[in-house]
Amino acid sequence: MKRISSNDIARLAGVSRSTVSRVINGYSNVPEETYNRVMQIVREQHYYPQLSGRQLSGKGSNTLGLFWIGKPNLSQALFSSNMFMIVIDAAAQRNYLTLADIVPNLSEERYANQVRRVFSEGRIDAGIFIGANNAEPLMEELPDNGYIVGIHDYYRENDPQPLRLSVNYDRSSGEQIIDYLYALGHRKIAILSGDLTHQSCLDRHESFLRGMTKHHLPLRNQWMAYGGYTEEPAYLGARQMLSACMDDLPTAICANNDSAAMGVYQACGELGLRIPEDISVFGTDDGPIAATASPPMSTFVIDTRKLFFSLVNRVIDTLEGKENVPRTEFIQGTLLPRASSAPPREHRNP
Amino acid sequence: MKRISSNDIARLAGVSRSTVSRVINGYSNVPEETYNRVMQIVREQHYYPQLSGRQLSGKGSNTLGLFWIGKPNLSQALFSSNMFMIVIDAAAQRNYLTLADIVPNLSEERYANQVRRVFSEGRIDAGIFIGANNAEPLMEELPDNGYIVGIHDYYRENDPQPLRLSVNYDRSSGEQIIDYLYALGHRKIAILSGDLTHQSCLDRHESFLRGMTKHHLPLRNQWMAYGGYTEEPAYLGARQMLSACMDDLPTAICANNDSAAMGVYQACGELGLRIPEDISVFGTDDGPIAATASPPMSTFVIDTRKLFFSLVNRVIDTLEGKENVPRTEFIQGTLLPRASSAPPREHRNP
DNA sequence: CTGAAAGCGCTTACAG
DNA sequence: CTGAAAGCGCTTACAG
Repeated sequence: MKRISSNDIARLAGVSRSTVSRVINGYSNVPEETYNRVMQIVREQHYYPQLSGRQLSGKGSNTLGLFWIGKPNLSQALFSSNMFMIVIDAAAQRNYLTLADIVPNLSEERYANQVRRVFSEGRIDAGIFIGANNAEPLMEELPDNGYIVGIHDYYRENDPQPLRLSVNYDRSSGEQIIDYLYALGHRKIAILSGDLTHQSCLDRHESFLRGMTKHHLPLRNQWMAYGGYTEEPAYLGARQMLSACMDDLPTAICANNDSAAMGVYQACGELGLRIPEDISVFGTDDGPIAATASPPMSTFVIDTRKLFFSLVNRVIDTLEGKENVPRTEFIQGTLLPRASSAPPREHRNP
Repeated sequence: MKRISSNDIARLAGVSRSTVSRVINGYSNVPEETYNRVMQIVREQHYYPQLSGRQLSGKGSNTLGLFWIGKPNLSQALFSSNMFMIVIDAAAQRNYLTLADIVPNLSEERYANQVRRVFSEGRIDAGIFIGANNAEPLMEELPDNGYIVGIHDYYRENDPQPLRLSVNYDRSSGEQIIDYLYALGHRKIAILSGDLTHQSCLDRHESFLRGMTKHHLPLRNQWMAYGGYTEEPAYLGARQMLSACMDDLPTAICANNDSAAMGVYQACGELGLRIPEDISVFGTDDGPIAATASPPMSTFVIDTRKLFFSLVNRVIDTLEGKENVPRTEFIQGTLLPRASSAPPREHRNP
């Protein structure tokens, strides 16, 4: 497979390689007649300059890295897969390709090196990170070495590093959910939190607490538990929490996200608790499983597409030298009650 | 961001660039002492050779292209997202990175060029295609130009082109499903077919027909319809088919895949048909929505992971010069009845 | 407006 | 065992 080179095009068009290059790169100092002659041959031959040559003479790769931090497991994959599609799509709309990489964790040196390598080899112009926790040293190192990173769900106050961008989730989701449940008549509300080293889990947790406090609702230890952010640990957390307080059950339970809420569904099913008759359940995210869950899940809608478009666009803006690009953005969401939430038993009409 | 080069490493180690290169590439003619000295500096400095330099001197990119042919829409995305993860994972296990690209269709020249470009620029060593139909000219052109392609769900008898590999779905799924429904007592079975330009849709369709014929079941036009392979067209197809024969309904309906079966669920819901009391429904694939559907969906399990690992591994084998790599593989699946199928009314105990 | 030449960072025959 | 040199395919000052 002998590839065609700029030399071949130059020969066919009767010009020098320099001119071919000028045409390809759309420089202004080429007469229209020459431009057309060269372009016609370029198109006929399906000629696209080798990236390696371009890069070696100083051009970028026009590629974004997409680093998925975590095991490629299914429950996450369900939600994540959309994220992949969306990032690829967002990048494509700015004429960037996406190099995807799954990295089990960043604390092991070999995996951190896997990421460093992709940057160092010059494969990408910037990297998007999904699943990095908020204290990840690599998220310091990379921008400090001059690499642009865009981090999903990562926050630091007044970040001085202009090469580190991020996108964050609505910080009022918990409060809005509690407000709603309170209005329905709920007073005994349980909270199943996620991994608090992730910014959104922390934000949601704090937001739930603010909501509870605002309405003077009791924050009881036995109604607060850890549920991770996938179905399995949430199921275990919910099951343990609920079975430990069967004599004084909460009337509603708020999970860190939809997958976790599915774990709650499962735990409730096993304990014979009907949703929403015996207990209301809330997720957060409005991921692909919420609407088709049985019963349909009350949740808080986050527009994942908007979220990643914000991140990708700001990363590319930075890459292309735009000034004063906002370091982060909080994507506002909206409450979406469905059948999994209802007034608690004592408030219902007989 | 000044990157470190092999020159820097050479200087620090007191050797020439040639030697650094030999060490990096693990050549045998380097004394252990030299090897260790150079490697230590390489590791200290987190040095990874620039890909563009390597490629220009003849090395590959160690990258697989992943082309998703189709709109990045959600219903497909649900199933596809896992495919992305799996391909990336399979490639990673062979030390390849994955460059992902979404291509709306291949019949428009500009989109075909988008694919040609990725190959021509030398970004990838081979391409994996998901969603290409069985008559796609680009699937001729690329291997004829020396590029290796691995195509999901694509088949041609005795393909002479060694650079074109594929992976296919179990061809007996339909027959197995009909066998099962027949054994339950069903005699009036409807079939909702997919887009027959896709190999698996055609195979499944034919397999259903074989099953029907084998058991001498009637193939009535009003019980056969087109349902595409996503939820929306399947819903429309099922709704139209069912509402046109309300006086003589089938007792079971087989969809081309799980998403399509979800469309059938929706149509049944709107027409007041209970699953499985009034009608049994079968999907195919055991994708992420089947188990959590309500009622849980009877389907035919295909191990998507196994499927893509087969494809990716054979593509990389071919790339690395292995001989007699099988051109295609049919991945066997297994029947998985769940609550959406049951004996038809007249066969049930009162 | 355009060509000849330098240079980007590698690898690899080649020579020793 | 190892270094100097050529060459891969581009782009871009530079000179004209």
